[in-house]
Amino acid sequence: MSGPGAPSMKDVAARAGVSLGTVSNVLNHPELVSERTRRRVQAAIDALGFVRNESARQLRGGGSRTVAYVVFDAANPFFTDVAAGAQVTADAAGLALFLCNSGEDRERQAAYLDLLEQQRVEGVLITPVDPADPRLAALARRGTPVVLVDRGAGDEHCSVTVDDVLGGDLAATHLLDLGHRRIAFVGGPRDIGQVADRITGAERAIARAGGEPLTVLETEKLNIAEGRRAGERFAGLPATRRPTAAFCANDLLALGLLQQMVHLGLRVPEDVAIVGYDDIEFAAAAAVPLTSVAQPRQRLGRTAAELLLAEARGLAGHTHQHILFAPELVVRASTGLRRVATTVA
Amino acid sequence: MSGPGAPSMKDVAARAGVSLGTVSNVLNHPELVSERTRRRVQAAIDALGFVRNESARQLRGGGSRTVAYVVFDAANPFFTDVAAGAQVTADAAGLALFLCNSGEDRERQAAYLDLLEQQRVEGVLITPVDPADPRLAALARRGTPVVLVDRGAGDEHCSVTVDDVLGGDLAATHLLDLGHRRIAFVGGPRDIGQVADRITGAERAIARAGGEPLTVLETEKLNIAEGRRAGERFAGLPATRRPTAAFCANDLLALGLLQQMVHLGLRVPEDVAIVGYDDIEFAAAAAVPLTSVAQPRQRLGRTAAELLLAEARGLAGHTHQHILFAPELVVRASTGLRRVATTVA
DNA sequence: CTTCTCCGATGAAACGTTTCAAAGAGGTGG
DNA sequence: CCACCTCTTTGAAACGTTTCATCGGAGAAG
Repeated sequence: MSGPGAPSMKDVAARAGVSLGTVSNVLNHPELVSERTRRRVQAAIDALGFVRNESARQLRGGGSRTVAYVVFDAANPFFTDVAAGAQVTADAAGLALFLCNSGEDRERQAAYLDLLEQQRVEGVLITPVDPADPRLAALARRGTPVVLVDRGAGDEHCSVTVDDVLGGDLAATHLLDLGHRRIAFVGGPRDIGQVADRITGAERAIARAGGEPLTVLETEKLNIAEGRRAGERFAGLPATRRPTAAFCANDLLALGLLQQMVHLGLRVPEDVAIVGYDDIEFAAAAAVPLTSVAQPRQRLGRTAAELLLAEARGLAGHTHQHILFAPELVVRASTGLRRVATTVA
Repeated sequence: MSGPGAPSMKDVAARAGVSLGTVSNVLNHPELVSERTRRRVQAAIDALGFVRNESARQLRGGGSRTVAYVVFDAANPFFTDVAAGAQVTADAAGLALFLCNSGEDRERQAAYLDLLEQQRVEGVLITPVDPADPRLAALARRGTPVVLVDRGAGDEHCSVTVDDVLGGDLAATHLLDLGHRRIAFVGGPRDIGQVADRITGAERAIARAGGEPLTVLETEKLNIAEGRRAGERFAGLPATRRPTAAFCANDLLALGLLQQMVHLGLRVPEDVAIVGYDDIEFAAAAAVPLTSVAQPRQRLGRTAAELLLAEARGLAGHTHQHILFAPELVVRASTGLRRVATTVA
């Protein structure tokens, strides 16, 4: 019935012997309706299985009471944790949160954004494939609040990010402190902001400490399978040039890399130290518990949703904010103890 | 502008100097419109930043071109993998897929279902907290196609499931074959169907092989943290009664349990063998690679979405189908080699 | 008995689309 | 010059709500 023949308020009104307006009042302003009438109408609603048509309601002027979070990779627990944070805020505000998975695909992201705009959602949280996509700015300009999550922004929207350059620095500094001089970076594509920034941070630390230039093993995506592939390439490097440590753009890559190292008989951390990024829950449960750069995931989501609400409600007077959190290094077994300096070629 | 003052087709028509109907035709039946007019209208659309109002469109009669998957726990990679499968089918059909996370919370699930029905989505995929929830049957009866994923169903909807009793049997049989006689089950709450079925399967195997009755360590949720807690309880059991193996209701629990075992100095698989369920990607990357009962996750999602489409399109003539897949045991290090029979008390 | 108030219920307008019958324009053939 | 087509464009109706000005009736106050 929710299909073609779904009962409408008109049907309810007819059955209850009242006018359309009264049915509406029962639904939206029950205090204006007499007890007797309200019961009759309610009975009709139940009998017919009436379900309010949200399209009509929204058309007439109600908001959509809906928010969406467009993520980069729903299979990455980092994003579902961020989403859980956003959910808390949305719940409290009485908004429903829809998760949309762009899967690192620009087209799909574009399709989602178009649809969300057409549906007039209250706002969009997004960890974009490409934050410079003009579509995002256009969306915001036309009046849909957009908050970038985990990615910086221009003046077009608010953003909530974690300092990725600092994160890269922390990771590399840690490895350098342990005595590593030849370090690999695993991650890609390089034009993804997070990846670029983490490389920048790592290079900064290396420059400061005087290590060898970063060996970048670029990947096509940021998942476990790519980590395994990178592991093969890593192991294939001539022993004289092979780095003694790997800094991965996220924990999925690190876990894949780790798995492949074990598989190929390289010991972690003795032969290769590994640092991941995000500190997802699985990092601690890994074959060798993973040293990782932790981000305040839930907090990220919560804060982003708060900014979104502020913008959606602030209507006119609203200035975009950029909130920056600091990452923290969590040291575990995958980087082990200090290396003896002489083991470095 | 997408807010209050968003330009409508009327504005576009005025600016282009044509009628409303013509603008609509440009959008929906461009072949009916002369080249010259079409260009003028398109120019007006671009100039005004017009975005079609989906509510009005849908109200007038178009469908919503939207499908939702309500999951039990978005943080569990099992569900995001299922979702990825559903996404494939949805994409091919030109439908957008929204992910809704009920987080094992009945109220939130109910809120999502209400909203989705009001929005007149084309259909709902759901892994319900409680498949017997009358709300689900009501939803289907009122005309919104509902397909249960990973959970059985009455005659009210289609379903796509994996044989959980068989899965439990496979897991327990494996452990029994290895010589274990005292086996623990970790998982809960017990009124969740998957949990109950997996217990049933395990008990069936034990009865057949003549092991001791299953020791059930019931958990409140099915996540890593609960697995760790269960690990403490497990380790706290008097050595004489402590099981030599644990079968976990899912991989998250198994990973948490494993982590806690390692933490408390119990060796896996020597002191405790562990079997997980779902075979998520992280299972293979665990501290001790996890033996697990694999389910065809992507396939599950793809098939479910196909059934949903079939029902949504089949309109009248549609009979509900129940598709059952078989799980497969994947053996890894966490269960190790055959035990010497005499080590059992 | 009349006038005022107050409460509850009413009906029409409006939201932004899509569709469809009908009108207009321009050309062709008789 | 008229009748007839074809190709475009038009205008109105309809979708299901919410809102708001209005109306009727029942008491209360005068």
